[in-house]
Amino acid sequence: MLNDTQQSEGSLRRKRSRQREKVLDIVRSTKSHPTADWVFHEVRKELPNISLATVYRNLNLLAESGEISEVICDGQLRFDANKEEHFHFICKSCKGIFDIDEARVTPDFKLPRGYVVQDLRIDFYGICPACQTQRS
Amino acid sequence: MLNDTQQSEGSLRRKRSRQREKVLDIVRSTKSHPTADWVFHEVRKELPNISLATVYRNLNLLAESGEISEVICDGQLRFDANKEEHFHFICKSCKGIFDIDEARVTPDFKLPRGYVVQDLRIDFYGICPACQTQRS
DNA sequence: CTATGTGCAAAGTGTTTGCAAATTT
DNA sequence: AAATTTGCAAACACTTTGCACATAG
Repeated sequence: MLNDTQQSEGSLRRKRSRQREKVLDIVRSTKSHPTADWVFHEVRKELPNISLATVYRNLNLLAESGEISEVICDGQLRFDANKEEHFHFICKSCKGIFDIDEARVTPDFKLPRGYVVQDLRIDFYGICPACQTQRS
Repeated sequence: MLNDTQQSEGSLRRKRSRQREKVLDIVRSTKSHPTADWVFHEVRKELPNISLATVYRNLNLLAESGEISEVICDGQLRFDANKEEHFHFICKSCKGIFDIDEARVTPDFKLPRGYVVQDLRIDFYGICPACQTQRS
């Protein structure tokens, strides 16, 4: 997987690139939870030669480093640069994704008027007991 | 999309099929949140001629009718026949999906020992105000 | 008998990868 | 100079579709 000239401990030192910075700018510029393809087209307006592969690579790098996060909606991978802890309301009709501030999620939590909730999904991400044991 | 001989109001009357019943059995037989491909291989043990396309078609039909639900993990579509309201713990290391009973999610909620939570995602699914208005 | 379901193979979608050239440090 | 990043095209994994035949009601 890694060849001899690369550092074996997984952390390549990142170099900056115009492309990656632009990708981040674009994701930050919107609250629309864009797809990779949308980002590609937007970035292309300013960097006409950028390729879709580069956009994917950079979205993945940015997600890995925590600068943006991935959101799955309707089987589609989307990206989100909102660093505040927040939750999502996903409309089954228009497939829109709307942000819900964490601040509103309290014991007397109510969604804004007009949002009709049909399903709730709560996913915890972390390390399970078995993997925890293997690591220590 | 629909031709003249079909009912226009979208609700074809379903016929039962051995294949669909087996697919449902298999999904119900496990708590492992299987992928379509895993289901395919399991069903194949009993119906050696079933095709992957049929498995996909039936998983979609079953999800549509609410008999199973779809879970996305790490960009992979998975299926779940657990009809109890419940949440998921997704291990970032082994990618395992573990069920968390809703009953445990109370004001003094704690995850079982050993689960280390790094991220929390809460997604509400439903109809947004704009779509609500269009419908009424 | 008629509509729905199936198997197969082909097409589609979204994403990743190998490589030589370009860029960053 | 050395290592990372890019653009391109090809590969990939997963899912859907078109069609002729089979099956359920």
